[in-house]
Amino acid sequence: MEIQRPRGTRDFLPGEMAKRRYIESRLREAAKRWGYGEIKTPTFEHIELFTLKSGEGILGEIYNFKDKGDREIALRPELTAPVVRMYVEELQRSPKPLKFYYFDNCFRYERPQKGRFREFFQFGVEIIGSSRPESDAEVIALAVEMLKSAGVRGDLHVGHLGIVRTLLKDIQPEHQNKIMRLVDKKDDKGLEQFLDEINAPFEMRGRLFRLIGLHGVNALQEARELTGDIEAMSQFEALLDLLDVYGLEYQVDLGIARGLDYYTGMVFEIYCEGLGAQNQVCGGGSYRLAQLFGGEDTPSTGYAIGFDRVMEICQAVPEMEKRIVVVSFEDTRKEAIVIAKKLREHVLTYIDVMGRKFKDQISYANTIGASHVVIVGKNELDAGKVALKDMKTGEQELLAVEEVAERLSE
RNA sequence: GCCUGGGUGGGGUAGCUGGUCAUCCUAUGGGACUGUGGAUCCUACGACUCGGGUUCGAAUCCCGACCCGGGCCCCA
Repeated sequence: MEIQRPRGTRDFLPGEMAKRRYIESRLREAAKRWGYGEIKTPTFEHIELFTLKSGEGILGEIYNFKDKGDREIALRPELTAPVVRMYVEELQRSPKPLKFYYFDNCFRYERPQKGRFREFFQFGVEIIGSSRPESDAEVIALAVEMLKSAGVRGDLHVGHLGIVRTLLKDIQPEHQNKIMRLVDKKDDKGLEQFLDEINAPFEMRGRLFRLIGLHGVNALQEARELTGDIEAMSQFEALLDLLDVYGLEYQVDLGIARGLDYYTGMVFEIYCEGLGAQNQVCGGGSYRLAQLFGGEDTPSTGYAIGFDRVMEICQAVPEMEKRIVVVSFEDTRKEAIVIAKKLREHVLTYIDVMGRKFKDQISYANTIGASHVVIVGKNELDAGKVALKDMKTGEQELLAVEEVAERLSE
């Protein structure tokens, strides 16, 4: 084997593709029914789009190159930034809210492991123009719905960055970010150490630790006691209230930080078993990126589903399409081609292209799991008919081509 | 970038305490079978991931690279 596919990439064979397309269509259907329109952005963008959003630090994980015009180009490592760029570039004046979905490949230069590849696929949704809990709730509900339609069950964790941020408001922004990162990692020791380092007020530290440790039915109430009457808390309460209306099961988790600095309010993640260390199949939240890309400040909410991870664990299986094989003899090959062409208007039809003998053609039909075989022989043609053989029962009857077509398109 | 386990025909394997044509199963192509399918038989095809080193001799031992699995970092 001389040339292999690059590391972290995959080939998808017909069997696998059938399954992927099936799951993809389930996700698409869900997004469409909820009123989201499909969009597509370029495979590559100016690299600033991603460094602006995520910092220079991500350069190490980006596939980038200089094009012949000396422009720094990056293969998209994710799709939220391109969508917002698209919005700022051509949709700022359109009626709100804007609801988009997308399904595309992304590229990251990372060490591959279970559920992680260098070329991977994200199915995402963004709603632009609303900062209300209604849109946050809708987005979360849609995420759950999509996974459900793909046959995946997961644990939904919901948090709100505004709450922890409010608690940290007297701390310098850089320190805040560092703290959020440690919180997200659930690295309590590291967090304590860092708070020591920056001499964080003792009283605040206690509240922070209690806040991020909250869970269970009383979490919300205790959170309110810890934070007092703040805007973020009210928003969060309204959101959870709506999630109940949607009938969702969730866990309050104020320790979610999503690793990034641009999320502003609600954040959520969905975890699944059976994926090893990469157990997050979906993540998202509300954010404000439009301004960063030169547009007006616009609230948005969205998420991305790790499509490859869904494929890894999903239960849904497409049913195999019915297929038939037209078999013929040396002296009826041409007639058979014409008949196959007609039958293809109604059913998935194969015809021999290997110059095989009659018997081997039937054997092949058996190998590929054909439900029927249409026999085109001299005897049949003389009668103006063909023979339709049921591969399950072995029975066979003489029919006109039209009758066969009718029978098989059921 | 780091740690860890592993790479033998298309798939699955034996050999791996160095030494006959590298084993077996399966898949695939052709044939036995000139108008009827999962069987059988024959035949063809096809592998030691790559590069160095040790040795008279390496699939086997050593080193490196590449790739795969799992984990760490990261996870937009």
